[in-house]
Amino acid sequence: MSSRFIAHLDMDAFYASVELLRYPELRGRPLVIGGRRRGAEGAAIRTLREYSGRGVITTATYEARKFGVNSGMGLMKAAKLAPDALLLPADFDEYRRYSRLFKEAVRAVAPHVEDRGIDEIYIDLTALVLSSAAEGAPDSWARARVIATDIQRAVRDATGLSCSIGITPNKLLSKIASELDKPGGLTVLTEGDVPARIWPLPVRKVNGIGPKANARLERLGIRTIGELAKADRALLIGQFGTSYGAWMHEAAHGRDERAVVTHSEPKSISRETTFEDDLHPVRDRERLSRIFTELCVRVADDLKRKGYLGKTIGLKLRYDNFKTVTRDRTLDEPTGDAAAIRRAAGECLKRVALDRRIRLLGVRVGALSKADAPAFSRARSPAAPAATLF
DNA sequence: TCTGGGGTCCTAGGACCC
DNA sequence: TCTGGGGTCCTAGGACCC
Repeated sequence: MSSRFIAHLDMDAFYASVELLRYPELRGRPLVIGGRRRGAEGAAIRTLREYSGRGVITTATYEARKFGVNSGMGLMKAAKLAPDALLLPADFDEYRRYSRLFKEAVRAVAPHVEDRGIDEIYIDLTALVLSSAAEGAPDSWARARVIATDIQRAVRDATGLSCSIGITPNKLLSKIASELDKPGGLTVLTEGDVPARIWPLPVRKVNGIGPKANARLERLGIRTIGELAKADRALLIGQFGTSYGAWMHEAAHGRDERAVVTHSEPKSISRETTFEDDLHPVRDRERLSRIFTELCVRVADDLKRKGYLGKTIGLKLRYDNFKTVTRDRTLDEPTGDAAAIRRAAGECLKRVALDRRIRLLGVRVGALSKADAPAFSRARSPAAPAATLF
């Protein structure tokens, strides 16, 4: 494959930065987003010290990160590290609004965009770079840099927010590169930069190597991406399996052929909730039942709003010891009906042990099909009408 | 003081069919 | 009486990501 110009764009401390547009007076102070919205006093800005209850940090500003807090950390633990950091509950509707704004702004400059969630995207700049090179740009990597600067300006003009961009020949390297100079950075790497810029980094920086694989690699004496690249391929395959082991080795060498995918259909839609206090399956039966039904109604609303039906109904349950179990059941016909979802999920519930307190309850609908798809294309039911042209 | 909510992908065994 | 291989669907769990 001829060389590509792939960008990864990552919004800087996205949720917190959106909040700072609303509360500019908080700029420069350590700020953390997370936890539940409170009732009447919801608007009051509190410090971490005042918080009690379950919840994790979704975003911390760079000022807050200096105290050692970061996304994913429990709020009670974060409060020990940074008791005076300010805490705001997440406002996802607002973040989604800004997400649409920044993505529109990027697409106006470079249309080949892959969505990777609310605050990041991949962009294939190859066509843009090559067409401008024909106009006489001397160095295509320099031209890619110019386009990225245009994108950063467009995002700032549309939202007031900053982002970091990495540009390399593939998604894997760009994802790493965008992180190298945050916030507001622009990092361009070619294959030749891999030994100097990528190999010294910890393996955990590779998208796809998580905490489990990291710990196992560490036990093998492999800490950096360079050590992973030098590791015996057969050893990695023996340890991690043919597929994952071989992939790891390729990744460590900076090799990745995945395309930038501009459109994809959802595979499942779900709703789940963690209770403020663990609930007892018998004593809190009525409350659990009410929450259960509510989750089904919300999933049904989501399906309807997005225009999907689903055939596989799933239940998720997390016990007080954090052990999680799932059950699912595939129906004969896809449904979007809350009562039908509730019935199927209720059957799933009969197949799990209810012998300890419950921390989380969730409902999922998978095997999705478009709600407006003609019945005969998804149902093999003999009742489905035959297609007639006239 | 433990650990949110929304997803995707992979693996692996068993059923069932040809 | 013992022995096939391939393909697809279903289910459960787990790793990982944002």
